[in-house]
Amino acid sequence: MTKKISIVDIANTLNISKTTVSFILNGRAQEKRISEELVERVLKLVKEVGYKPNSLAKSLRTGKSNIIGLMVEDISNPFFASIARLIEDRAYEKGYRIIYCSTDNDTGKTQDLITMFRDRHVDGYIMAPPSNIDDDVRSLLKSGSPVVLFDRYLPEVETDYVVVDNQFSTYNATRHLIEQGYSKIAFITFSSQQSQMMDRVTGYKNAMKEAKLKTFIKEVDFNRNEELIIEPIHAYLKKNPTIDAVLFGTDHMGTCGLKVINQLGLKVPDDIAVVSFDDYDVFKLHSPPVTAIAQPIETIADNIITLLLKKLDNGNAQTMQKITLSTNLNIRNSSKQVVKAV
Amino acid sequence: MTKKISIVDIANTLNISKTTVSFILNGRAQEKRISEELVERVLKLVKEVGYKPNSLAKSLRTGKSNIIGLMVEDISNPFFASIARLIEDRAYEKGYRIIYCSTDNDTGKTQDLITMFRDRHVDGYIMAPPSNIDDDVRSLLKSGSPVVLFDRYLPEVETDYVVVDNQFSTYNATRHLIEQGYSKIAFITFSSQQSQMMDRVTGYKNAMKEAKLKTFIKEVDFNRNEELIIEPIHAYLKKNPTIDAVLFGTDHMGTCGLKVINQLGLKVPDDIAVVSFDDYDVFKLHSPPVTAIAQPIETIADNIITLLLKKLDNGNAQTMQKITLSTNLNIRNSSKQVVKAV
DNA sequence: GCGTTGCATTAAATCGGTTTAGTATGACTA
DNA sequence: TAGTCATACTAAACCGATTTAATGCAACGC
Repeated sequence: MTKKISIVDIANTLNISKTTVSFILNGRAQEKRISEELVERVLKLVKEVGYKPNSLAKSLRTGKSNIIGLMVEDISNPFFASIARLIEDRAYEKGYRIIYCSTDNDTGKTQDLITMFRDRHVDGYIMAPPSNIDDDVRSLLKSGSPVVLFDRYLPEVETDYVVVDNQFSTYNATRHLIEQGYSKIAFITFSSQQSQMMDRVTGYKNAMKEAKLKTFIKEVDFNRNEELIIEPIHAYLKKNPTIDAVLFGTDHMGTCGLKVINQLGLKVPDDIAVVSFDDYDVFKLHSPPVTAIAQPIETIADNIITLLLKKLDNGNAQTMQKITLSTNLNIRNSSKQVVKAV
Repeated sequence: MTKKISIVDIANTLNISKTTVSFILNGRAQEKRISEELVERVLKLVKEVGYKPNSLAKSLRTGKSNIIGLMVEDISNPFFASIARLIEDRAYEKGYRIIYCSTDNDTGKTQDLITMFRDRHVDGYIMAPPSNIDDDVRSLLKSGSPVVLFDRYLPEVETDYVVVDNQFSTYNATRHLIEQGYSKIAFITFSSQQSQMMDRVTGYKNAMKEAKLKTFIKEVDFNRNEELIIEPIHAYLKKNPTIDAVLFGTDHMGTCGLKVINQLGLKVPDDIAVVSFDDYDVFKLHSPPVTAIAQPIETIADNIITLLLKKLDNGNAQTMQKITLSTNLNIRNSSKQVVKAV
């Protein structure tokens, strides 16, 4: 219960003013021509008593908090969790801390969160934005806070973002399935007006159109309760038994999809071929392993934080950067043609 | 770039003192007998101009930040990510925000993090503690901050915690394997002096001893680089080809273990039976599905946050609560006996 | 008419820093 | 000997809230 040491205590002990202590601690000793001897005495005492400036007081005065607000769709999703982890590491090195929140893709909740971040004076924002959040993001930018979007972007808002080439990714994956000889290829995804989802649908549609194939698109509403995702997929696949391949729109969708396929007793890829967006352990370890579109997670995280740190350094000055990275189609089972050759 | 409204602006507009505004906004109007008429006028203006108190200033004065520090081993691990998510939700409802960090089980890093949380005046701590952090936790408690540990605890520190019955869980899982007819059962886990790992080893050992079987224990050093986990497991299994069953100490270990088993071309469970601590999609979707020890994630998260919120309300008064929850062995393939009957 | 009490409100201190605008001292110039 | 300048440091304002200790005023009892 010992009271915390403040800058005044340091100043009093040495019979100097707290201004001096502050200057020294902020590396302005030279500039303010404070004698080396005094600098040393102060630093020695500070170390001795383990004095740490109160960062709240500091933030209040300077307006800087050294905190970055991170808003993802759902931190328990492996894609977002991995990105969050990598961002955390890089930010930590630079003295920034992360406050994170899951938006659930809910615009209202996200607005709340922005308000809360705002009045906590976070220095910058990293966000996988839900739809209809344009005005709020614009208002952040207008008030001088850097914002970096990722995973999806807001076409109407001029800001930095890091995304992947969703359209080409699904186009490519669909092409792959077509080349394997599948023709009744379904695309199952979350219903969403967000850029990444629209692009993924478009890629799929384009490939199918090009091959003159009929499209099978099933959109499922997002829900925290997995049962409510599994059920409509189940119904859809049951109602369309001719479907011989499925492209899933996200890792979560893919995972749920595999559960359905198991339930239905279908064999991958003989009964039904599967490709999923996002690549993680579930797909790698599935037997047979599932082909997946791998996002370059490290590169994404790296670009996000580099972009944001640059803005934070430069006082948010320079121009916007819109970064689009390419994905990798990890082909895992050559299926049909190869007919269990291995 | 409009300057933010402060409490003084509100006070000036209405020609009253900021004290009055503060009282009203903090629900102390009645107590301070401020006329209803004035209360209404203030609230009306506040709403009109969208005034939000600056929470930094508030925290500086009150010493309360409404922030909870959450320290997990690695936020990208599904177990911790799920817990974090559930805690976040509950805390959010109650007006608390979460700052999280991954400790990597590194004592030094954790000490850094504690220092940083401390000088940001977080109101409470939730932590999956690394080893040798006893003194730091004690010092937090001494300075009046509530701390709730989870996943593991510090036997030497008197504090609240929420854990599962690790020893019984692995005992039970090992018994299960023995009853299935396996006898060369290995336990592969991370090398660690922490309570949860020690207990898991003990549970395994007890079951083996009871059955008069020889133990096979492999401890692997934790590393962020998955390759460095996979490699030793690979070497171990290759060197001990008689092993017919493996119990993995954590989900991460289990995932890496399955990768090795795939690499070696072994079939589960005919060549080698697998049980893992922690249950998640990878194990459920593996074919054949893998038996796993499921921790009651919701209940754990719920208990943690309930415990902490109670302490935060009561000024950290009452006694310690040590909660031990039981796990569930999700048996997924009856293996040997049933001989692919399905 | 004077002291007491209740009411409605507020001035000023405080939290712990940073920053602005000085000040005191001695050396050097003219 | 007064004026300028560099040096080494500091008093006080400030960030935006909360909280303590008062204050002015009206009504009331005696």
